[in-house]
Amino acid sequence: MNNFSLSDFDSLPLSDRDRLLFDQSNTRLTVKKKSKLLNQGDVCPEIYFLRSGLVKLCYHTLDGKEYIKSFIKEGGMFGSLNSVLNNAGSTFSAIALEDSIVDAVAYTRLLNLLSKYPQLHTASLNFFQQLALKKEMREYELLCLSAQQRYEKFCREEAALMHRIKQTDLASYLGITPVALSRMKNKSQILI
Amino acid sequence: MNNFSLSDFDSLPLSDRDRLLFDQSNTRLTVKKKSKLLNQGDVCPEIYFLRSGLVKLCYHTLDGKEYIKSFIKEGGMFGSLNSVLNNAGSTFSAIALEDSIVDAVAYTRLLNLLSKYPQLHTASLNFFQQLALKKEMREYELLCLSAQQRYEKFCREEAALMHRIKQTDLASYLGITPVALSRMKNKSQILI
DNA sequence: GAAAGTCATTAACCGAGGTTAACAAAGTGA
DNA sequence: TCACTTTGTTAACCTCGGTTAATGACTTTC
Repeated sequence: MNNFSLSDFDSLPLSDRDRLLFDQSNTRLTVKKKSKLLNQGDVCPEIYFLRSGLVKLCYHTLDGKEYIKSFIKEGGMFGSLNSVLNNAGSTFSAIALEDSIVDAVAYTRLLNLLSKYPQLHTASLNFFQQLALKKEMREYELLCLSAQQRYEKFCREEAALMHRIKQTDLASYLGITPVALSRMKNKSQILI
Repeated sequence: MNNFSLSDFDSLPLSDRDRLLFDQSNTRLTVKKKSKLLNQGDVCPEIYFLRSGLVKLCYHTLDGKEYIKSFIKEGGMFGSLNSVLNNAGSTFSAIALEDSIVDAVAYTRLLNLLSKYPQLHTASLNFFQQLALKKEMREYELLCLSAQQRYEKFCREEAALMHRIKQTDLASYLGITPVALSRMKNKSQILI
């Protein structure tokens, strides 16, 4: 997720005019912890680049449950594929878990640049490839691993995130309840 | 998955030399039901276009269990992202569920064409976008829906596939055991 | 610093799905 | 055709995780 960012654009030899347009079309937002950046159901044609902070992307079901798709750390980016590609409502919400700074860029703006600067093609192709790869990994975990195994994997691979995330949110990411996670931690070898 | 195929190449104004190269680098395989097209763990730098038949993509775990990632119908394509992008072993196997005809093309061949024919860039970008979108949908199902709900969704959306797929394979796709699926069918309103 | 909210833990109970096994039905092959 | 394998069904039992609720430790907020 981190190998395509605004810095790809920063390093581009844009014309002065394009540079100006791009910088202008770039909105920097400062958001408070708990505030919503993106609301499930809304059409949101923007791509967000997270400068600092932490954001969760989550589904909300009719019966009020929340399932976390993924966590976005500083340096990461996100946006609603369904909005951007199909002009439809976002399938998920984005909520800040910490006070955060994000840059929002309209996807059409990116597309404009894409058509003008062929160098970007590789970057965007690369981005979607990596996105597909990442999603494939998540699919694998959800399909093949037990909750316990997913927990242990997360502890290993995202150790740095552990202390920034509420147990409730971790449980929701793993697809279990906070109660189940609490029970599991006791039985597990890997603690905290 | 079906909006990018060899026909994208067929309709391209390739030079005679490129056309020849492309057609030559294109291997048509006829495979028997149950045979393996792609072996989990092997590095496989090819993309497969399924002309006819049915293929399952599946993970095999150490304890001998099989989990089905997805089914590929005629017209669909598949390949190991992990091989093609990272030059690493495939995370899954591909096994024919029916006698099938597939065309195999080396990914490097596609990349060559990509660099020569900018029109293909849009097609390949589009392909990876749709792949990401499809994976996102599957992620949603696995994270948010119960086995019962996934079963009913599959019945609705893939009705045509139902009679071509063994119940064991469907169960494996849903992430449950055949026994559980058999039980579920009884309680469910939607039969067969 | 008291009141109100938020989180993690624990216990009791329940249900969905896993496991094993036995059996029936349907393919498959010499 | 007759054995053999592969599939689907059903039952008995068990485990994991969901649900609810009570409790205590924290933060916030005024």
